[in-house]
Amino acid sequence: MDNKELQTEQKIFKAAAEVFEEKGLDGSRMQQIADRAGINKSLLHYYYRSKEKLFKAVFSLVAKNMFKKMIHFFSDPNMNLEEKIRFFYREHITFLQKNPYLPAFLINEINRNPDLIRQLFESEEFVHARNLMKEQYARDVESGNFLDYRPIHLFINIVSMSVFPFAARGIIQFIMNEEGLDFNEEMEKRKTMLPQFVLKALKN
Amino acid sequence: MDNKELQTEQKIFKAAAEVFEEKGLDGSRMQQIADRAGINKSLLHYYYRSKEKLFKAVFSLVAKNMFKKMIHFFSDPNMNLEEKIRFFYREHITFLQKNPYLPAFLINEINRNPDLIRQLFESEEFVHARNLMKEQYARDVESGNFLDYRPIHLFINIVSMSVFPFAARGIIQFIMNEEGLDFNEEMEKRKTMLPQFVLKALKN
DNA sequence: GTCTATAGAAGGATAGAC
DNA sequence: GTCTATCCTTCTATAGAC
Repeated sequence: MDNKELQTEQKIFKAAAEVFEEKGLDGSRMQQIADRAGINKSLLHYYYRSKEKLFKAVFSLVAKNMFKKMIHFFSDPNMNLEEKIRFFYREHITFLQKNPYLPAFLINEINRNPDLIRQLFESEEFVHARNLMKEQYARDVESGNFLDYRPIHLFINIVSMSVFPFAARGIIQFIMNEEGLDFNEEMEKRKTMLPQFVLKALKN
Repeated sequence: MDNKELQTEQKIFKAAAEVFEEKGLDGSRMQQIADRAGINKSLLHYYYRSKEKLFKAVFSLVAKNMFKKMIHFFSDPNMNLEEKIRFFYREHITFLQKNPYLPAFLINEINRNPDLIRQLFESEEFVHARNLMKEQYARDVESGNFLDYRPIHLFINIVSMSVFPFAARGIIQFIMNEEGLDFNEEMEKRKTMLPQFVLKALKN
């Protein structure tokens, strides 16, 4: 496990992540990953044994990165829901701007192989964050601050509006270009527009 | 072009649509399509020449079906925006319940091959419907009925919340099952909840 | 129009030299 | 640890019989 080994293994991992995210499991070729890593095809097998194992290594790390951020500040007891919503959109859209292929990649691979999701969502942290959010929302409904849309639906609504335009980027970008709009600029605007939209819908 | 030919061609088309929607272009196999159609593999080539041609035939029809419905009543001059929003969610979610694989399929294939979208969105009808909606929204903003979120963002928000849970069904369904909820039941609820949510956000 | 058989290419994986 | 060469399987596509 000297320096060289780590370096090569990481080069492979990085190249694989890029290719898999862009082309998906089925559309990716070991040759292309090797090319992008600047090494030989058989080295992929030396380090990861098979395409499937390489894919799973990439998937689980990449997916964890995606959800880790969300969970972290959702669990923060010092922010109220309104602050969390503002914070979420700002942080999450910034993350998506840096990782534009991630949403479509995760959505797809999980749809095709539902087993992939289990390892992710069965963590303590995740269950904890979820329960905390549900309680917090219930209190705001109880006190009459917020309308009751049910936690699961509020969650879907909030996440949909930030993730969907990235997941369906091909379609959204095309429509925007026809209108003379720039995709990234518009996503920038959504960081402040979406909290307004959601909070207007929520407030009693 | 007798009856038998039409029948076989249609059987192939239907089988191809099912397989492509479920597995995507890269994940689909000509053998599997032939099996599902109950015919021989070489007949696929007899009718459609190549996998690519078969795919494009399926894609363009299936995609048109998806957008045709939307365009149709968006262009209706006898409904106000509020009615259109209610109508849209009821009709569109019903359509998605019958075609659960469609959103992820379209999103993906267009992301991978942006050329696919051009043929779709360059129709007269589409441009017409879009302009009509923009004018209608502008009038409602002008008269002080609705807040101004910009047409493109309002459009994205509305569509996101109905399409996303179907596109990301693998993830959403998993979370719902953990909560003891049934996916289809919850989508049923969204037909009435989403208009409420959006109109609450919109109304001045 | 439909089938069987097979060509031809490509991809994943392994053997073996260095 | 990294490379070249190659095996084996799978997939698209075509030839040719009926």
